[in-house]
Amino acid sequence: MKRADSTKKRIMDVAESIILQKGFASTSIEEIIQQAHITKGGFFYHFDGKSELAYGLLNRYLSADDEFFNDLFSRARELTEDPLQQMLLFLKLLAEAMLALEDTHPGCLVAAFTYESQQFDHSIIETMKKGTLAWRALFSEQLSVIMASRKPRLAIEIDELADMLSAVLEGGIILSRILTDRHVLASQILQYRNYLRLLFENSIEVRTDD
Amino acid sequence: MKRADSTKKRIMDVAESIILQKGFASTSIEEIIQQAHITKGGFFYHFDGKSELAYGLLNRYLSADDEFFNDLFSRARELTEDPLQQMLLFLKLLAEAMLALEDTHPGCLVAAFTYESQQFDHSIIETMKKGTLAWRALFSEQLSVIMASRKPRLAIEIDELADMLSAVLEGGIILSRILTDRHVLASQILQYRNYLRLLFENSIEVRTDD
DNA sequence: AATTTACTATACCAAAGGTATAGTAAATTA
DNA sequence: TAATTTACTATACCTTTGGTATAGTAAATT
Repeated sequence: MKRADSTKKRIMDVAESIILQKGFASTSIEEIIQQAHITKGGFFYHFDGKSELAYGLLNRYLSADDEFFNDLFSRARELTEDPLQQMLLFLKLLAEAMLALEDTHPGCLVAAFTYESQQFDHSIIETMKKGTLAWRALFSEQLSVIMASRKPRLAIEIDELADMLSAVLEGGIILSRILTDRHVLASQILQYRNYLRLLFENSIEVRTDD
Repeated sequence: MKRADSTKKRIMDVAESIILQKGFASTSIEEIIQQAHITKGGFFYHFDGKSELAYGLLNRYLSADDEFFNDLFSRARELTEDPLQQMLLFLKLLAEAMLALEDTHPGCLVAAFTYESQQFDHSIIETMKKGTLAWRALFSEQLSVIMASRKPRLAIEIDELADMLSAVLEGGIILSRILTDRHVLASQILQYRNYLRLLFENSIEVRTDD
């Protein structure tokens, strides 16, 4: 078990990287094993097939993502007690983290799979759905705490506001990739941050919706 | 030329639909010709290969998209003279249009290609880039007119604010697909609309950034 | 009548996914 | 320390199918 230590991880790292560049369908097992320096037999020892690889990658991605967000939230919560300031700080840290990525281009496995969804089975689709709802829950939770003490200037649905962060991230990634400029992604996160500031910061007057 | 009249369009319609469901790589010519009721030879008469199809689809998509946005802007401009109200109305019409789509699920060809970009040649990537910059230009133009008469409550870059609409659309589409609920997309457009309202509507006081 | 358009019908090849089998060095367990 | 399991390498093979090429043809156009 010593030799293997990192083989499976290396396969997954290589596979994820290639998939984010060219999509799942056109990523061949051949290419994966070449870049991971193993043989086909080695690949099939760790994964029953390509579908199992997809499933494994997706689960690992969602876990890492969840940990990453929670870590940023923890750091933000250490520095301030005000829920709004925590969220604003979280977004600042997030934007900085996106700029500091060592990857050539940012990418989200869930988004990559979304546009190839028909080739995946039900369990993968369900996992993607659960992952997306987990993001919603994570952001909603913090927004709820904010709203417990502050009234937004416009009537909003918490879930929609939470989803907007996911949307801005997914969309920002796409724009960043097309324009080959990760500053686009960072700036979008800060736009969302602005929106929250306008909604919640230093209430001047509560305006009704239309 | 009479027989062909609509064949090429039918091929493209079928292809676009399948590609948005399962991605470009895993969309086989076989499947396209079956659904379009032609033979392989017929397909290659119209397109030199799969790459040419991608190129044709992308250009058609970008043209249609441009026309669609401009049409909505025209309708909005007929109803009000205030640039901000025009933009807010445009977004309302856009959100309604997204709900009224007859497609099973919304999709953007540019986004679909983005996560498979490595398999496309330079000209396609360039076209995607130009298309994205065209969206930025289109939205920036209207935002500039708004800012000519109104000061935003927070300092913002027009291009970033323009990109945010593209990002929200792309991200909203992805979320809608994952959650199989197009209301998510519509609601995200309206969130962006809220952001513009908070930035520009009825200036109460001009706040400085930080 | 000649040519071009818009196809149909066949055939073919390389690539890839997946499976199967034989072998082996290292680690674990008994 | 012997037996077994883990974690692989190395080959080979089968089948599917994506992509391309070529030959032929009916209808429309010139």
